[in-house]
Amino acid sequence: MADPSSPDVVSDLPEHRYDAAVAQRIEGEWQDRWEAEGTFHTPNPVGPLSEGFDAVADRPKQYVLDMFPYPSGVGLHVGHPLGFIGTDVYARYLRMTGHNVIHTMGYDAFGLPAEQYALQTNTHPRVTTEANIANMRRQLRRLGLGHDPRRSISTTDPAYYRWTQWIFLQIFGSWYDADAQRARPVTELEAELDAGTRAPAPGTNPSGTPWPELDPSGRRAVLNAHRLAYLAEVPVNWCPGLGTVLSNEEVTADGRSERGNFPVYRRPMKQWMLRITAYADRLIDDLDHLDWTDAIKAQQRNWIGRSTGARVSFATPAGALDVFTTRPDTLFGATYMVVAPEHPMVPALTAASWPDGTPASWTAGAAAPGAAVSTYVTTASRRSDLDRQTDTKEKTGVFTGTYATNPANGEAVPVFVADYVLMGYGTGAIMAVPAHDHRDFEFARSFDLPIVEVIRPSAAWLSDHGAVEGAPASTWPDAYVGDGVAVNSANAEVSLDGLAVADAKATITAWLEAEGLGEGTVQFKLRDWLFSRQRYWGEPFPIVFGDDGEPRALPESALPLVLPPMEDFSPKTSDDESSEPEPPLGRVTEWTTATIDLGDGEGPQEYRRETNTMPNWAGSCWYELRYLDPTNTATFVDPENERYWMGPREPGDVGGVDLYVGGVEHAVLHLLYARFWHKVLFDLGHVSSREPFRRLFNQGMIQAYAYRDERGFPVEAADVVKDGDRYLLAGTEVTRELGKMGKSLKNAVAPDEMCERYGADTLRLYEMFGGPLDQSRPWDTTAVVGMYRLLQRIWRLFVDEDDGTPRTSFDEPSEDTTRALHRTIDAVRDGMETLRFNTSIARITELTNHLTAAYPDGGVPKDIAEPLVLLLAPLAPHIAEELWARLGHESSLTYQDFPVAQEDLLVEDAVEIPVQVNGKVRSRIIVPVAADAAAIETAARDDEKVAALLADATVRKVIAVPGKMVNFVVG
RNA sequence: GCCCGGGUGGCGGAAUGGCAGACGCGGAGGACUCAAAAUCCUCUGUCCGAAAGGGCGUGCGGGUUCGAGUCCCGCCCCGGGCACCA
Repeated sequence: MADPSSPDVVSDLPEHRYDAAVAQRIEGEWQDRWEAEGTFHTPNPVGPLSEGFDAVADRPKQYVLDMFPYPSGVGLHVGHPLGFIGTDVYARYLRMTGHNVIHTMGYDAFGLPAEQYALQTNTHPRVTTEANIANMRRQLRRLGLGHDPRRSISTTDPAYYRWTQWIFLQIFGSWYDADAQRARPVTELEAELDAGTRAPAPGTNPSGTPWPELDPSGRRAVLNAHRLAYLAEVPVNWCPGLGTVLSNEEVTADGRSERGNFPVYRRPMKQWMLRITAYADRLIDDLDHLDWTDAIKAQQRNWIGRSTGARVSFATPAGALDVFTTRPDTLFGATYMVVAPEHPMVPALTAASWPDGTPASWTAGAAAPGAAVSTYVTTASRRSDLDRQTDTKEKTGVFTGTYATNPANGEAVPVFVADYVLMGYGTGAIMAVPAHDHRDFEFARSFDLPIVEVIRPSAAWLSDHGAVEGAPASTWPDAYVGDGVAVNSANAEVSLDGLAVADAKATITAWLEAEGLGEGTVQFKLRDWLFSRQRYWGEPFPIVFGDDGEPRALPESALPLVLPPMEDFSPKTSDDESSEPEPPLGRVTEWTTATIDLGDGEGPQEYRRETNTMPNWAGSCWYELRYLDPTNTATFVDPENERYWMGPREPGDVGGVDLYVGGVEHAVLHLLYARFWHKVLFDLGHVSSREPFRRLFNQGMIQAYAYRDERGFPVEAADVVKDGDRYLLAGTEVTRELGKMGKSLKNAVAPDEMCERYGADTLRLYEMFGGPLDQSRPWDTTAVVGMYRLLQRIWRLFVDEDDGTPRTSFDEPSEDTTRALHRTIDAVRDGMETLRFNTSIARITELTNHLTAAYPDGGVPKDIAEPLVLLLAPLAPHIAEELWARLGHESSLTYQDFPVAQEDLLVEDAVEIPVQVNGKVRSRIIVPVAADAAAIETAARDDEKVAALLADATVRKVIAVPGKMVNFVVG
């Protein structure tokens, strides 16, 4: 393709044609002017940014937000700004429809990617991060995005992370009051403990010493164990390849790090945890109030994984063995039990010798249970999580030699150790009901255990599975997990027989509770959030440790706790699973200890600093709040500003950002964490909104063709040429595939390149025209020219290409053209409201084509030209501003009223409608729009073609829909 | 296995249950030009036909309806998420 911006091609083109050079000149000029005039400055109700608020106070507000980017070293490719352009078009439309719109952009610059880039380039991350942000700002500015530049933040700025640390201290300073269903300050807990109105929560006071008798250190330990941010020795995801631990959300399904794809190992370590599990119910329940896609809601629900069931206690010689089950109704069918290899009761459950009659297959060939169990447990511990998850075909396990008692029917049931039961979920032990659980069925088959039917399968299931009605469950080909009526489920006190599953669950749970054998419970898959990282480039924790080893909060006056400069900030990575994490900050010896007065009455003391840093997610958990009040030094956001921009609209409303646009990849990471932080801030009274993001929209991904040579290596996509059906690189055929745009597939296209070849407005239109914003689509550089041509045609309607003089007129537009304009206005608005900008662009194209045909020699009336420019403005703002100025307007069109369609002009006098015979279109007739059913039927019968078709047929029925169609049913 | 999306021309995509394929790319032809580029105009789902016209067409099979891309039932395929979660 020819490069229209190259001089030898341009030479004999009309001087004033809209080409890349003209576009870039216009774009630069308008970007400068917007900046100089502060066009996109948005006033706040109060505080430093409140100037000008009175003028817009009566307008409705809108908060339009993008997921802010990582400032990566390679800069943006054209896939990145898809969502940014979408929100910009929408925000510009909202400004033109009378809204006070807040829209800005920040940078999520802490964390692994930034640190890894710094390591690669052997430069301090502060330096690379700032350079990358500057480059990205330049790239985004070039796209003409209407951001309020005063509100931009970077998470790495001490003025920003000062408040990240402050929020952490709020979390550290809180505990979850399960009765009140909300977080409360720990000071209130302490007061209640002192007053004796509350006892320490279970598990928070291991010594068992009553609160009044505890020494200060013991009391501190009890309080610390209640906090929403706490240190705990728990199995964590240790990633030696990155030299840090990771959260569950950062580990992929196959047990590797999401960043870098390094192996991850489960190991107990003492780390910071955030008690997100306290919010599990609310995080699920409040999804109902959010305008998010079902897909994202489903992913969050799935990740939180709420299961309702019962805890049931089985008596064993080693004491009570508790299990969690979602099917307490099948308790009578529990014919054996399984504990996870890591279960703490395994040693106690292991008998001294095999009971008489133990089948050989249960013993793994060992002479005694002790040998069999220890061999099995050792083997299981060596198997990686990956093995245990993928190897689901063959169930393994050994008998412990111990029998438990089924509390429902008093039967002795053998207890097995098997790795298909996971220590990390429920109690790490299960009651096995082989007749009604696929896994238990499989295990029972392997070990020849009894399979007892306690739910009667449906007849359909029996016949589908070739099972005979009334035959024993042991002859079934598989477990029956469906609904049905309970059978074989009665003892002297309770009978489930005849009850449906739901009723049986309720009945047996009530009985278990009455007998003290169990209780109804809710179980979650969600674990607490592992919050510390052994990396340099993150927020330092505002925490110090005293001699007792218990953490203490730094006073607010010590914030920000600035990240100390380091020459060598590299993490200690390893490929050794047994290596120990070593936070880089631990090497800054002059920083790790400090004498501080914590304001707790102890006076200045020497303390040891926490040397871990926060994960990169910390900064993104609250940035939407900081945009509201970015320069406030007294608080993280003034409550009045928060209430104005994000507060509930009516009682019961959850509040939040009006539109949040970003990629689907954050479904369970950022979006879950940010909701959690927001809810803590809500509980503590710092924000009025219960949820951060009222409406979420996931933009699609721009994919790109990638090409590989015969060895399978990607080749520079830009150098490949098409030859018929083949793709050639320097004459050699290469294969084509569609993939993610990026460096690794050598198929990235930079927005700068598109701006140079066509201008930013063309790029914006092309990105918006490809399809609905939520759809992924391939990038096709050759198709960009379509939008370029559109802008050239529009330009030509206004500007003489040869001498640059205006071409519009003051003529009265024809009725035809006026109607076309109003139909366009109506359709463009619809596309804007529904974020289907592709249809808006199509309608603008149609109007342009109409005007080109109607006014071939120029002279488009101003009454048409002006609305056309305004319709185009949100999509292609630079050319629209330029044409608006050339039409004689002095100020920016940013706050001009968006055109409104006149209803009466949308209705045509006459319409062409199809006439069908038996549902097939046979003719078309033109009828007055107001014609009733009888009139259009008559008109249809008068049509020649229709009359011929009806001539020798019997009309059985006529459907005539005024303004739509006529259908004759003949037969 | 379970849970979400999604299947419409060569491609991206349009269509409140009422004219399938708007708009754009690509392709074919033409105008302008010494020539080309750029620009503009015409055509472009598919099959039969010289044409007029007609048949067939929204992943597959049924159904509801005067009428289905759209609603219902059962499948197939593609993409994403979760996955021995009791």
